[in-house]
Amino acid sequence: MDDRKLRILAAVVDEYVTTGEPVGSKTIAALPDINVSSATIRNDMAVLEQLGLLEQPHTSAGRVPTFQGYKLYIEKCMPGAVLPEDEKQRLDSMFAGDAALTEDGLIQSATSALAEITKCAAVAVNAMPQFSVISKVEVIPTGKRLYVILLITSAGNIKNKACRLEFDLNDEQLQFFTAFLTEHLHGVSLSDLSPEMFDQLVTAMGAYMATLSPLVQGLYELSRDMMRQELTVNGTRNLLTCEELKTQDIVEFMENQDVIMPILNDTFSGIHVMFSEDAKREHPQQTFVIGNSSMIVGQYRKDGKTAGRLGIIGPMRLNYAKVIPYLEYFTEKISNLISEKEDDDT
Amino acid sequence: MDDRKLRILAAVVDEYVTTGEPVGSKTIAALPDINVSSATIRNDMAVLEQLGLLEQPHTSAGRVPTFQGYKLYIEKCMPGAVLPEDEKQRLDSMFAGDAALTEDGLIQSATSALAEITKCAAVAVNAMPQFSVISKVEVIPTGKRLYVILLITSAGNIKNKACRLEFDLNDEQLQFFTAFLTEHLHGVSLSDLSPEMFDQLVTAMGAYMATLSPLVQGLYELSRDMMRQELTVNGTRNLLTCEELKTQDIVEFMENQDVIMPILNDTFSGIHVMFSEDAKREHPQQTFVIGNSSMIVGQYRKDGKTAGRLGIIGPMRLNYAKVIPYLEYFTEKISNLISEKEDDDT
DNA sequence: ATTTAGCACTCGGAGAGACAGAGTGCTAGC
DNA sequence: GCTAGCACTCTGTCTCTCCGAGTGCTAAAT
Repeated sequence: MDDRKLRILAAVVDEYVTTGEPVGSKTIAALPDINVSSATIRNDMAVLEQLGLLEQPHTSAGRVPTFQGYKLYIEKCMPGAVLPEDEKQRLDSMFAGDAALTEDGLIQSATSALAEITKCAAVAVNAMPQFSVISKVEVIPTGKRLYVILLITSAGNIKNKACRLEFDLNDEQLQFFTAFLTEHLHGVSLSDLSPEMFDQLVTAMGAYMATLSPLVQGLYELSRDMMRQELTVNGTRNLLTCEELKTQDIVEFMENQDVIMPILNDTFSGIHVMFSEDAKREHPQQTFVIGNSSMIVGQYRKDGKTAGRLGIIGPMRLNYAKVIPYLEYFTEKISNLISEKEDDDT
Repeated sequence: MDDRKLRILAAVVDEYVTTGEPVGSKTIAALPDINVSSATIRNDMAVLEQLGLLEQPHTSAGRVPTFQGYKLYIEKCMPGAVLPEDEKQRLDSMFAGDAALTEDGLIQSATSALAEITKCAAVAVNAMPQFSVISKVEVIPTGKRLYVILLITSAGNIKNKACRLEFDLNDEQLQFFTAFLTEHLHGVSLSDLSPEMFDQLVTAMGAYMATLSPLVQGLYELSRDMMRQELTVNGTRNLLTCEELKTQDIVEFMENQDVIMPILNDTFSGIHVMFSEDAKREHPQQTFVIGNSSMIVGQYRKDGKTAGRLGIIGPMRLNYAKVIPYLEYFTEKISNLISEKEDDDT
């Protein structure tokens, strides 16, 4: 694979990404940094096609990169751009204010900004919420026989759930129950909460239990709910304007976003680009992927450990050189902000 | 407007709604309850066209109802169907469980069920949250200098917000502050919370205020947040499969759903059908409506007073006779469930 | 006074054929 | 090993024609 062929591949990708039209040998010959004739380029392109890096929609059309072509491009030819300083500042300003206080807020800001900038869908999952620890449990009466359970974890997640009891509790009972829960659950990690553990709680409580079991049940469901990885998707609508993606596929994805979870969780470190072809091969059990799409995934970290993933879903024909630096910057930014918060805590 | 013409109009609407094709005189003549020849029908159709109730896409095509045609149909000709008993039971079962405990849950269940059944988008707004009353204020420490404010209203709404302080509070300060807030805010209606009121709080507190102002500020923002009418939209994706709606319009709507708020709030009682033509005329300041769409809106009530609105957005070519009974049933159901909850409370 | 049968007319959509243009592969020469 | 030139291929577009569905009108029938 000689250098000129790589340059031609890069030129085809760059050109195709911006115009969306198959690119011919003449177009490439006209580029300033290519100093050979169109005929030479035609020969090289024929070789690149043999190698499975380019393809022709039909005999008399120009060439289009295959997903393997994109892969090689990203690996070998892509200019490793860094965001200009003023752009970084613009992005930083998006994270000012309240949003930066919680991981949820950060994820929301980051995905919506990414979606906006890249005109793609942006996705995020938080990893391993099961290792966070209960920092507060509270039961709050909100109406006749109606109670809200409030659960807060060390990671700053807050969830609540409404429960209806058979009988009403008086203040004393409520205080006793709250104290009881706090005593037994404070500092316990979510992953340690099991039905067995709740059974123990029930026996420990004894007499009260007849009336309070819906609350304990609700608490358990709430903890399950908090343990679930949360998928955030933003800007799916942007995909509707790409002609190379089928509307049908996008709608199906909207209806069933969870299918991408296993694919997202697949990446281990660094930025990883995956095409729908890869996804189909590596996740054959997955009934569905958006055809002609690509997914770029990075990790954000908390104190050095992967704490979640941030990614972009777009058409395969995507300006990777532009998009990847943004994704890198955002993952870095989130990592810093959530680790900083942790520092404050200790 | 003689009876036969109405029957023909109804036939055109029914036929067009199911097939999506312009309907010709022969098709109608073949219907069992029409006993005149196609020529007669042609004459009548020409009259209906003169009246602006039907139109022809082009000279040699069949007729299609205009929005005025639909209007007359809904008003005069539509069979007033009632849902069969077993269907009602199926819907009722959707409202079992936790969802029925909060108004939010009900709205979520109802809109997603409506969207599913009608294959349209379902929307809801709650009305007048500003008249609900604060039933609980709590400040909960969740990290170093990091606090969560929790606000619960009599209507059962729960919201929280994270705040960062300059300094940390000790337990005593926290208790004092919480007690202070409860004393001054418990039972106060959201609409009475004004910046002035918070100014008074600030002066009443005196010394503490330097450190606590972010919390008071956060509380104010939280109350504003709770007062906002909340728009719930479900199933917008269903609209993408209607060819008569422009994808462009739908995407624009997804990006800016709030535009329908004033239109929703327009209806006063009963079921109301509004077409995009109407909306354009009556809300000229509104920059955008989905072309060729219709919106059907009903109210749900709490103890007799309108407590919110539930609606369907779909193409103008919609099976109104099927959809409207569902909407009626859901508004009735929600009214009963939230009023029942209220009964429990008192 | 309506209703019906018959007929000429209109228009859109599908299909066939022609044509221009872009791009290729190949060959022969530099 | 590169380039110029040329024949070839394929698509998209344009035009033309034809078919069929549906209408409006007129004259006859009820």
